[in-house]
Formats: sequence, structure tokens, C-alpha cells
Amino acid sequence: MSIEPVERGSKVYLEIVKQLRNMIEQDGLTPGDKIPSERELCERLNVGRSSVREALRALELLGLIETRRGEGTFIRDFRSNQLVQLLGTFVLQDTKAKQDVIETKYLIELDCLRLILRRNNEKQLEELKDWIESCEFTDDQFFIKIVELADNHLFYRIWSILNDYYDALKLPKMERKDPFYSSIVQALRGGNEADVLRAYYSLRKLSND
Amino acid sequence: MSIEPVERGSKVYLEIVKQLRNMIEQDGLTPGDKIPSERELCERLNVGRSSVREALRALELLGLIETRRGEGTFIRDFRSNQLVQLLGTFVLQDTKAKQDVIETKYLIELDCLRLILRRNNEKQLEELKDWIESCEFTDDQFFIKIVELADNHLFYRIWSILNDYYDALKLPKMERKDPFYSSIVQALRGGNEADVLRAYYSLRKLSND
DNA sequence: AAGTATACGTGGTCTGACCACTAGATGGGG
DNA sequence: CCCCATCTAGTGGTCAGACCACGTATACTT
Repeated sequence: MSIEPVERGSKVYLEIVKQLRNMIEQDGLTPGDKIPSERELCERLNVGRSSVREALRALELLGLIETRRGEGTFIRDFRSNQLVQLLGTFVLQDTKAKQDVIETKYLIELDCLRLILRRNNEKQLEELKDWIESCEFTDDQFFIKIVELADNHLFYRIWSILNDYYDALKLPKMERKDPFYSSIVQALRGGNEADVLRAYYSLRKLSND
Repeated sequence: MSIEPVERGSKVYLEIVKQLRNMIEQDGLTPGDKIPSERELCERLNVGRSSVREALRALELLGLIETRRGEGTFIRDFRSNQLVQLLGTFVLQDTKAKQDVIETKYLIELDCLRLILRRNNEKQLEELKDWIESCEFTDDQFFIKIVELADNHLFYRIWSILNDYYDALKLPKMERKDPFYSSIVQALRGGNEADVLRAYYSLRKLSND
């Protein structure tokens, strides 16, 4: 369990990050669970406490763990935004990067719509229709439903991250425009890809190309 | 310049992250530039070196800075940040769903093809045509070119990760089938999306649906 | 039994020490 | 004069120990 003494070039704190990942995986730890204390990690891994802390602080900044003074360190729900606001202030001034975020988010939303078409689950679409007719909802909430319906966990993860970025960019948020969402859902139920795309483009105010 | 002694609840290392951000902004530092040494930061900010290091290590893990032993700490090109990579390794650990990996990889490849169509850069497509006619190449190599041409850095990162996972899944690798690649490129040059999709589906042996 | 006081474990921070490495200054030999 | 080996100062990398602040569980008092 101890960290190899042979860490040529590699840094101890990175080794610790790895070990933590393994530890989480092996013990099947999930958000909310407690991980060993800093001092215990020192002993188990045969490293200094400062190195352990460097690893933990880095993971904390990433939003992957959460520390509570006097209590301990806990695994956090990944989808929290911590890193996002940070990157927002730090990184994403780059216009090209901004553009990439927007572009990627939209394209993945389109992919999810296509996936839903492919899955062709009428019952779920029916429920979606009932939902949009009965509730108030934001653009985010609508597309969360969409991405969930697409039933691809990777897309769900990626989209969540992109959406957080998007928020961090402080771009003008879509205001709710029910008819567009309705027409998307209707097109989905119709099963015609071209209609779905057209409805989506209208919502996003993009040219259909 | 010193850190407020009133950091109720706030953690010193987070304060330092903030200060670094300001410092970078004010001094107009750009990728490649050197930031003050750890010991100098201690003095300027009136904090312990360990706290400074916690901040720097966190930023390093985020890929925002780069440290070289014996030289110093430098600002890094954000665009190549390993954030997605990192989240990937943490997030994907439980999501080995083969199907998702394959599906996502293919859909992103399709998105990239669409992006290329949209960019409509004839010269680059010309070069691509020359390349496939003059070289031996693998499926990976071909799509690396494609993803690069799509000119969306996020997609590039995501695709790279997915490709790694794809490899890890030990799925049967595509053997090289020149005519398929040729027809994709030709369709791209023709500018007709339907043709491109058809060519891609043929390569991947998917139903056109 | 309830409330309070104490002890313990935890993260948070600082200090000082040492190592490994790099680059620039130094100095000697050609 | 130049070139190369050497030394030195500065840098990041790591560790150990000390304290503090905070939360909790325990034991004690009432």
C-alpha cells in the first residue's frame, strides 16, 4: 500500500492522487463517504503530511472532495460546480475556448436528440410531453431531461460539465420559450430527424445551414 | 498585498489562488511566463510556504501552471489543460459501459465531420485528400486528422480520451479500408451532409437509419 | 436524566530543515 | 582569447514537528 520509493520524476502528491482514486474504487466509496484522515494516509502511504495535503487540496479545488474542519474529508458529488467557477475566472477568457464550449454543448444536445430518436421510446416521450405542459422549467432543466432520456452516461457527464462551463461564461441565459420546447418534443414524437433538428435550431436561433 | 488576516472560514490556500489570479491579470502574464518563486510568494503574501504550495499544486493539477524543479513555476497554455482528462479518469471509473464509449466516440466523430462541413475549408480538405492518397495510416490516425480539422479543442480532448478507453476495451480495431476513408473525404469535399453520413456509416458498418 | 466540561481526533497553518535539480557565475587550462 | 569543468545560489520537492481552531464523543457533575 505504501508509495513506491521509486518515483522517478513523478511527484509524491500525484502518486497520492492515484492511490486515492484506487482506494475510492476498491472500497466502493460514493459521494458523502468519509475517506481516511490526513494523518492516517501519511502512515498508510509512508509520506509526509504536507504531501498528502497537497493532493487533497488539489482534489478539493477540483470539487472532487470536501473537507470539514474537525470532522474529516469526504467524497463529493462530482457534478458540483467548484472547478467551474474557478476555470471561469481563470481560463476561459480565451474567445476560442468560449466558442468551443458553446459549440460543443449544442452539438452534444443535438446528439442526444438523435439518440432519443434512435431509442424511440414512446412512453418516455409521452411523459416528457406531459411534463413540459404541466411545469415551469428552465432551459437547463429541459435539456437535463433530454440528456437523461438519451440514456448515455458519458454524454450526461460531459454535458453537465459543459453546462457548468457555460454558466461560468456568464453568457446570456436562454429565457424560457415554451413553444420551442413543445415543438422539439413534438418532432421527437414524430420521429423525423429533420424536424427535430429544425426545431432545435429555431430554439437556439441558429441557421439551419 | 498581504493576505487579510480575517479569513474567517476561508482557507489560506484559496486566498492565494485568488491573489495569483489577480497577479497574473495585473501583470499581464501569459503562457510561458514565470511567476514568483514559492519563497517570494510566502513573503509577499505573509503566509507559510506550505500554504503557497497547496495553492500551486492545486493549480498544477488543473493544468493551469507548470513547475520545473530548479527553475521555477510557469504559466501554462490553458487550451491544453488536462481538466477533462482528469475528470475523465475520475468520472469514468464506474462507467465502463462499453456501449456508451463506442456510441459516444462515433457520435463525436460524426459531429466533427459536420463541423468540417460547416467550416468548409477547401484547402485543408485538399491536403487531407493528398495525405490519404500518399500515406499508410490507421483508423486512429485518420480520425485524429478529422478531429483536428474540426478545430474544436474540447472535442479533441474528449475524443482522445474516448479513443484511449476504446483501446482499453480491447475492441476489435478497424482494419484499414482505404475506399471508405476516400469516400468520406470525397463526400466532405462535395459538401453534402447526407453523403458524409452515409460514407461514415458504411465505414463503421452501421445502419443508416 | 439532563446539562456541562473535558479530552480526543480532525483539518489548518507555520516553521525549519534537508534533498535534487538547474542555470549562471567563476575560474583554470587550452 | 575562448572553452570547458567546477562551484554556487536559487528553485521546487519532501519531511517532521509544532501549534491552533473546530467538532464530537465521552465522562463528570448536578
